[in-house]
Amino acid sequence: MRGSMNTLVNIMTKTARNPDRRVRRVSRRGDTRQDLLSGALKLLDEDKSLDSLSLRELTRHVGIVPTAFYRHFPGMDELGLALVEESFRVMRKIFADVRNDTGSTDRIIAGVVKSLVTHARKNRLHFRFVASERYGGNPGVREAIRNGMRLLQGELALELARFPYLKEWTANDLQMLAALLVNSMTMIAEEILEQRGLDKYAERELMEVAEKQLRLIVLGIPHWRSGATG
Amino acid sequence: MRGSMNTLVNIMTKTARNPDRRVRRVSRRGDTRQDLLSGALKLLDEDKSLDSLSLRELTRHVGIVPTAFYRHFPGMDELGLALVEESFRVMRKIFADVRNDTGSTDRIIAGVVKSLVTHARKNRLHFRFVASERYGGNPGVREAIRNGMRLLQGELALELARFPYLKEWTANDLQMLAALLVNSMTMIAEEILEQRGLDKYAERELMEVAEKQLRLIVLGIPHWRSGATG
DNA sequence: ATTTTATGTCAACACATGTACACTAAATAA
DNA sequence: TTATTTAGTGTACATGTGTTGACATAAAAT
Repeated sequence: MRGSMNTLVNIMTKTARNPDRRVRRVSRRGDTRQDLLSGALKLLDEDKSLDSLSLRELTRHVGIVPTAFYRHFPGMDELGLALVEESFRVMRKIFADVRNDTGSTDRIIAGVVKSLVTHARKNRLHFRFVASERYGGNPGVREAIRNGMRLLQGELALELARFPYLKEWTANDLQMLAALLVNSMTMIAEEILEQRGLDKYAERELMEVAEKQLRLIVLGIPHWRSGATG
Repeated sequence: MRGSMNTLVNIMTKTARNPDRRVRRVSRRGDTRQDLLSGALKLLDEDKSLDSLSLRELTRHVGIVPTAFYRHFPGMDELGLALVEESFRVMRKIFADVRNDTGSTDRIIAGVVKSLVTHARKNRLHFRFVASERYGGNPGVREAIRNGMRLLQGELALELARFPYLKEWTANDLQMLAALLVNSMTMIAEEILEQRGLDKYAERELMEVAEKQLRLIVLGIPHWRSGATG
């Protein structure tokens, strides 16, 4: 019932409008949503936090008009949640390399740290976003990040269960270990990404400290429980 | 506009009697500067980050007119730095209890965790501020926090040097250990403070995980280096 | 070919923000 | 006492903000 009427209106307005002030619209084929996400990440990397990033600034940076934002997200909060999801989708790949790594404990640890650094540098913006919003302003985003971390931790716990020394550990203790490792690795990543200028020497030093820390933690594993009451 | 004689007398008496003495003046309506700092902490605890907290909102909350803010700080950035300083002045007291603690390793660890939780709860706002701004928006604040953490870490390293097993550790390794412990404790504190509703059971559980993690780290200490090359 | 949907534009709004300027009153120094 | 410094108030303004509503058009569906 509205078909013919719409047609009529369309034709009328089309013919009525003056064509000399035509605005050429660039075809965006649906990648604007991704542009918004990426643009936000980039802006957040500079010196802003999520709730100080304005909708207008973001759309300005992306190259669309403010109101067009609402075609893709109900508001900035939802953009934040989408960013969290995207970030963790990226981060879950960190442990993929670890799975296939074999050899001495030290080799594995070195591999983990290297993989961590590589992934962190490759997905710098996502890592930085999670780091800065983890305890930052937006409560919803905070909780989403907390959930994501719990997920990572659970996956690592599953991986850990395959190691000889950890075979007989309780699920609780495995989670505890995984949490400790995830936290440490998080700190390492944040530390490394904080350095804007990529001083290779300083980075190598940070990595060595990281390896030492992980090694120290692992050193305690064989003596867990048995020496815990000393 | 006044007579040059008065100015001359002023200068003469000042230079003659107390050129360097700082005069303390009591503000008219209480310590507004402190009110600004405390008010900012309180507002930041809710759901904001430093750079999304507006000068007007803060002054509104404190009960002064916006422009009066500039009587106390050149801008919000400087307020942020003052907050960092105040926060770390408070946090430095955490390890004070630890110093006097003696007994088994487990006792000490339990004491540390309890002290940490107690201090964190007591100075909730300061801890939350540091947590959320550590990797947050403002670069200056971020760097100030980084420095503060390094300071804490150094102090802990000094304390650690007194323990038997650590006597012969290198300074570097002690710093590494201190960093690992400070990071872990930071995570613990943030985890606990994140819980708004003070569920005593959940808190106890978090504390036990924390104790386990610290114990695991400590377990590795006697085997450091000796088992590191495996 | 025609209609629909997705995605963009423009104009307007009511309001918040940082800060400059001029002024005032209280506390302190002289 | 008087003068000066400190810390507050009120006005004003240019600029930035989120969001509504009406309209436009490219691409996809019919």
